[in-house]
Amino acid sequence: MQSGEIHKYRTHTCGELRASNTGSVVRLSGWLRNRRDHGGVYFIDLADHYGVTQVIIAPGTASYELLSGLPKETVIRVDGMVVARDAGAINPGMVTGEIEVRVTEAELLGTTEPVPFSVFPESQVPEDLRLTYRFLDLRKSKMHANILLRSRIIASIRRRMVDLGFVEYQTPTLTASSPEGARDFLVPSRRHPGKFYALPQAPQMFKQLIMVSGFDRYFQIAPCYRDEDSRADRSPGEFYQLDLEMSFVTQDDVFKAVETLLAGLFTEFRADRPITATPFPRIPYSEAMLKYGSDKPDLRNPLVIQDLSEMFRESTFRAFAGKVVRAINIPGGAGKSRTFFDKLEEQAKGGGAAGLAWLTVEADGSLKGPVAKFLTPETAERLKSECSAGVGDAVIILADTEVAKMCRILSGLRDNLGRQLGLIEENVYKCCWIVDFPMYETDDDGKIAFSHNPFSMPQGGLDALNNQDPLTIKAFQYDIVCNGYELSSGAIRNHQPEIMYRAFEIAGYQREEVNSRFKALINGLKYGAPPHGGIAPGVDRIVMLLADEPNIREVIMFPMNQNAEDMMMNAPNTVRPEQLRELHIRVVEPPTKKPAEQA
RNA sequence: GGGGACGUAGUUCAGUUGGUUAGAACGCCGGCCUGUCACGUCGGAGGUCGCGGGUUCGAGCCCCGUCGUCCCCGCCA
Repeated sequence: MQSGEIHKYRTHTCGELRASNTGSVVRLSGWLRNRRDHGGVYFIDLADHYGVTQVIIAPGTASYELLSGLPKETVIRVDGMVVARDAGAINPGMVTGEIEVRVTEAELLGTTEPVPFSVFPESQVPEDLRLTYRFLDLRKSKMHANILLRSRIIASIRRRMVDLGFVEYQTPTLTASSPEGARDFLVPSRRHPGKFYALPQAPQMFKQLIMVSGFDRYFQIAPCYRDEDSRADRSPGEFYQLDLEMSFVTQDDVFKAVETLLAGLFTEFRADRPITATPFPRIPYSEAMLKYGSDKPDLRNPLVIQDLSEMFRESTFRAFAGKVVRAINIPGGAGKSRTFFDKLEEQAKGGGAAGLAWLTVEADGSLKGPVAKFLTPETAERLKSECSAGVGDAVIILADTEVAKMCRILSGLRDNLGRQLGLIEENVYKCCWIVDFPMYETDDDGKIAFSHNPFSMPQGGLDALNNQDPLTIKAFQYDIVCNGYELSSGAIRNHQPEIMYRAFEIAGYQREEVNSRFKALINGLKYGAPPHGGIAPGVDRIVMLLADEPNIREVIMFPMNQNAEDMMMNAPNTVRPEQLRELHIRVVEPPTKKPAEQA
């Protein structure tokens, strides 16, 4: 504000005035969030980014004439004097509740049409409407708080990373497509007909080359673009990772840095919620799949899966014999109704199971249930002991030949049971590392493919690649999981060209193809690459966990919907024919589907 | 690509066994009201029951199709 002259819009914000300001003449601007007209006295809740202040207007004045007819969410400016409220009129629920501003003059700054949904009071609104009018949705206090929390978290991450000795570097967002991974978003080149840039799925090769360049301890809040379908915890199109990479490190060094960061960050923002003490438990991938059926187990859920394949190997019970047999003990499950188990079976069948067996442990220790008669007394005893099932418990059992499918079903049952029975520990962050991921898996055609990042160092190095069954080779590849969310994925990288060529050869890439597709990285490795490794925690998911939101769109300002459309901006959209011509692009409509509606 | 849930006023919802003119609250418009803060109060406007077809004397309700949103599987090195 210039000396002696009042600012055009405001002397204070709407969250600022206190009893100590009583007597001051002030100017406020903001949104008419709510109003209460008592005829003889007219109140407005004036709101801005900082808070809400009650202003009071006397009838019969020019200000009343102007303000009384305005709809909610109109933008106005008011001048007036700060007055202390009478004791009985103080609102302890508002930080500005001890005062109000008695309006002497008012100005209309921005008109509004009737809002398509209520900004205040905040009510439930269909999400497509919220996304179309996101600028209104973001005015609501919960969304406003989430976005501010996000900002503070990111600021804290940067501060903490710098304190840990990391340096922030930027990398390009127009780069080259590379095989492996998700589908790319492509950007056509005007100057190179038929050629395309790709938006980076992650700055993977760049960050490795930053290490090769002799920098160390890189980090970046990096935008990542992947053309994959959305989930509640996965925003379609783009998201942000805290991308980091370190030179001359072992897996343990990376773990230590990330544990320090996350434990500090979570404690800073959720002091009310204990987080797993560091070092976080390390669970081998194979153990996670066995015990939880998932590589992102929610450790707040105490239920575990038990493998019973061995005890049924020679069984005369044909449904189990020779198959992979796995079970979950449900404490107190014997008291559950037939319907309860039928619903579990329905869920299992929905996932592709042939059926679901269940047994209850009766008061005399005997087993009861549809398959009980097929079990010998010895088997029954062994089953109870292996599942730690006691009197009053129930055991559900699945048998199948496809282990992967079975894990998925059991994981779903475990999640569902945990929720349904209220077993999930609340108000706590349970973190763990999943380690020793397999280097390879078989793809749909039965071919050997990378199961994770192709740039990971195989455990055992070249020797393992040359002499081991590829499917048994583990990688220095790790995930960090919190409350069932995969927070990040990382690896110690393969920094030796010969091991890299061999690793790709096993996945079906010849040397020439590696040279052309991964030219920059393989070249870099040939000129003195340091051993290095890193990880990339998902920023959106971290915010989601700290904000306690079940949906990632609640912590993103302008998210796309499930069909990867921005309903506010109307993206994607058609472009002018001359733009296409310039880019040497011709659109070929899919044969069956009708062209998308023009907006 | 597949499975599920939902779709009634601007918004949130109700709507009986298929039966006359589809209701309520909030919002909007117009009154009244000097202490509210989710103000109260009186009145008013506002509906192609997502869309299309079918069954029926009669459909918001039943059947088929379709569209949209969300959740899940596939996908996500």
